[in-house]
Amino acid sequence: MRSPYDLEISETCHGCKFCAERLFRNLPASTLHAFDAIKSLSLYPKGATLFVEGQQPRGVYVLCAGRAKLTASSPEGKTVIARLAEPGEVLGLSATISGEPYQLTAETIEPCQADFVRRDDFLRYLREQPEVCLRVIEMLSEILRAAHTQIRSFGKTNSAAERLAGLLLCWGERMGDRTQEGIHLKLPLTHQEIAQMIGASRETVSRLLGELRHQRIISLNGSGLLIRDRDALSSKAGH
Amino acid sequence: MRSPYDLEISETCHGCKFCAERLFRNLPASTLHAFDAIKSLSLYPKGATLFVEGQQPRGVYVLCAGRAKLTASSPEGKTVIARLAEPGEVLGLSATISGEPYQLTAETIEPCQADFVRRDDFLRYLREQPEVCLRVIEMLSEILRAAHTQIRSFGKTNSAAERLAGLLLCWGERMGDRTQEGIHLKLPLTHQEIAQMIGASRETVSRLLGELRHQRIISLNGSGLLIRDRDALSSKAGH
DNA sequence: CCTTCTCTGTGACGACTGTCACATTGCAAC
DNA sequence: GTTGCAATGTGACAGTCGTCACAGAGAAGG
Repeated sequence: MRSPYDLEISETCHGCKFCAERLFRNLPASTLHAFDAIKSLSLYPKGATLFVEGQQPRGVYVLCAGRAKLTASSPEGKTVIARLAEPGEVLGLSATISGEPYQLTAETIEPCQADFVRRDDFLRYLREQPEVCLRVIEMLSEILRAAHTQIRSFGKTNSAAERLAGLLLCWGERMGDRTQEGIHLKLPLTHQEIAQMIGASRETVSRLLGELRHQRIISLNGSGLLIRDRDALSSKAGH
Repeated sequence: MRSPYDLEISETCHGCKFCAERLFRNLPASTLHAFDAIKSLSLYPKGATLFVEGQQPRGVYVLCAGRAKLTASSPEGKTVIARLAEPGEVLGLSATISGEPYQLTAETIEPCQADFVRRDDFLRYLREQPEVCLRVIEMLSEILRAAHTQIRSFGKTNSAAERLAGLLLCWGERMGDRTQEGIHLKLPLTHQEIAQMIGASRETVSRLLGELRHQRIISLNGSGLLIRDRDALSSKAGH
């Protein structure tokens, strides 16, 4: 298999297309240069922890490549996955801005490349670059919308089956390949982790996936998933 | 009873202490004047709808007085309350910024006074007032943190009893009066609505409140609630 | 190939809680 | 007061889903 560090490395975010599309969309080169001056680039293997819930905020991580999961745990060890972060996202934003402790834990689920920016540097950067503020506002809005979507789906009276169907559809949109057979995608998480995303137990996820397979709505082989009947899945999701 | 319009009216947000503390904290008078030029003040009775989920975003509402609930409904009529908004909050922010439809419905639960700002005016205002951008970023962060708290509490495996206890504690903090008997507060929502906040049925909320009363952890008369044993409530909430 | 660990599939069982049904209370308008 | 409607209290019952227990399946490293 690929080494954990087997990634293309781009030394500046000039060459990082995801950052260019999000944090720096339509911004002048000077803004990027100012960013280069305060960021430090790091590589992380799969399973690395960027920051932990409850820590004082050191700063933000701009995810350039790879994906991470953002989780919250209760004292008794119950864990919820708030969302998956994709390349281009800024992690630790709300803690860094408010100065409150990180509220979530960020852990890579793939080999990742991320820029770290210290809190005081980042706050100064925002004050000096009003244009970036607008981008940050847009990104926060987007994250907030995703959070609301999740809250809505939890609005009980929604069954675990509905939430799972909704999640698979969402993944199909975000990272699926459409073919004539259906939508192919690779499950980025284990059943255990999927359970933590939809507020269910691992066993329930296994059973629900098995059920969808028997109904020929999906096929599974290993972590490969094929959505054969998008409409059926959609109706299960209650949309 | 009070008339729905029985509110003190301040014609500008110079005199609105909540806005002054949040959106305009530490900002020069010129910034406030620019805001006055684009806002329009309105009064709303209890039960008024500011905007509805799915509508194209017209702009933001800055809540000056009174509280509102923000809800999301599924096609089948199941409703979730995402949060309660207090004076000083800006409603409709994420939709106005992203240009996507309002994701939530805002409905007053008390007589309210709110400033409306049209979308294009608001976006221009943000571009011209970098300081306000920082305030908006802070407010979005705060809302996002609240959303994450809610997502965490839904991380199933949490029972309805835990979520209710957590909600009552939260309300005790935010709007309770501490006395020697305990923490007094007025329930801002009906059982039905509380149920929609914690993802449970109305009957479950009634039963759980009854149970807490029998255990002498709380007392109820009408919509008045007294938290007699904060610690017991806290342990029920799993904190 | 063998070992070990994690991940996945499945059965049994019980608790929580949603739903339905109805009684009761409270409040507001007339 | 009284009429009407919304909000609340409570019982019965069924379904979902969490938990426990264990078996098989894969993957990684020797």
